[in-house]
Amino acid sequence: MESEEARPRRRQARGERRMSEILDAAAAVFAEQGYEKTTTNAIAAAAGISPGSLYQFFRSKEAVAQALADRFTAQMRDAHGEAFAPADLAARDLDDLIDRVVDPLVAFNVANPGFKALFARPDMPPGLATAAGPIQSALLGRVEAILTVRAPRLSSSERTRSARVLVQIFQAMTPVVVAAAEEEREAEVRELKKVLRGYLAPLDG
Amino acid sequence: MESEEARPRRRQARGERRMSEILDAAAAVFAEQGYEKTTTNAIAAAAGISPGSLYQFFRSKEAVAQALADRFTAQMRDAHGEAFAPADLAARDLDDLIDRVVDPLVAFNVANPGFKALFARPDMPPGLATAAGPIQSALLGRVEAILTVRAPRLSSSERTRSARVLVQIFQAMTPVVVAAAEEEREAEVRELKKVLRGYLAPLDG
DNA sequence: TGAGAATACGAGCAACAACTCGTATTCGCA
DNA sequence: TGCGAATACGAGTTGTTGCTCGTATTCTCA
Repeated sequence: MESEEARPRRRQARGERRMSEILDAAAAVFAEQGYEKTTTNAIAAAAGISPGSLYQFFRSKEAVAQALADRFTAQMRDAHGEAFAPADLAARDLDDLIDRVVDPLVAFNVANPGFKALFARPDMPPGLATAAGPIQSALLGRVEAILTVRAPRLSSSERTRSARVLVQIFQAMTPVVVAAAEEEREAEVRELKKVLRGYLAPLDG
Repeated sequence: MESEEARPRRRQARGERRMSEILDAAAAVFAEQGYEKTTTNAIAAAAGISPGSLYQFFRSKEAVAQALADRFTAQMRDAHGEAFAPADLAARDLDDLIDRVVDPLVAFNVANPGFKALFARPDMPPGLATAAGPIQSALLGRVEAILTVRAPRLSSSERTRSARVLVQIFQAMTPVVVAAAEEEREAEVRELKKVLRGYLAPLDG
């Protein structure tokens, strides 16, 4: 069989820039329309180029989404790093812990509204779920690690399940936070934290 | 302008049955493929009829979805009735209250896996969100009513927000419950209840 | 029982989306 | 400065989808 990334074709700086512009445009259109409804022509138009030019850089619509997913994944990894960076995280006060984990993740989602549009929607090719897999696992792993310290009485499977629930809560409420008007956002974040706290408190200590 | 439901055309019993069969098929296909990806021909095939016959009963793909939404709405109304029926709901023990509200709603969603596929997906025509609107408002209203009794100290706007959060939690976790294997489902429901309880407890009393 | 309405069919139409291709322009570099 | 590669174009090809239409069959009821 052939390699997937057979010959990544030599590119000029101009081309790299174009690719980035196309991904910017794609993020915006995907965010607004969803994956299925966005046309490659619409992405090209938003990027200010012709349909043919888009295919100079990406083999297919899915390839565009894939590249965008990769880019988001990298940024998300940074956001996770920041969120889980403090070494003494697990030893902190519960409210403080939640603040320090949630705030950077919320900030990332607010800054990248296209992210959820790509990953949280059920209407995309399975390949993209695959792309989101590693980052999702990493997030779960980090939460589990914290639970291992904060809730030592949980069995391994309970811990896994609880981590999943926590991540699920976060992901369910994030769209509302992102969509909220500037002046409402803080209140929404407070609710999100209340929910996490309410679930975590009984497990804690 | 013409009326939307101009002449609802006289139907034979056979026709009524066909319509119902088409909706059954549509529910199955929508549930599996999502709204955008399901083709009207696929619905017709699943119903064992020709594409033309489908259009004898429904003017468009959206009309099929609309009719299906109406049918779900009616069933959902019943489920809500059951969930919120006991007159002394608001006066019960918190765990008991949660059980009595959550269990029937979960049962409904498990019995109708197509429901979420239609309403919880972001890829459908705005008309359907409209169809879901009344039932959603009713649910929010019921939850608010309970909060009025259980958490009298909340301001009106806080109450509204809290109700929204509760409904949101439920809707976010329901897909996991529905998708879970039979033997895992109870555990998932327990987690759902834990989350609700954790959020409600501080508001209570 | 027979006429008209309802139901059923399925090939095919119009619209649209992903993608191609021949050609023209711009860039990197010797 | 000039040549090959990269970039850019956009009309057109191919395939699919929602939906139509002419026609055939079945049902209802006087």
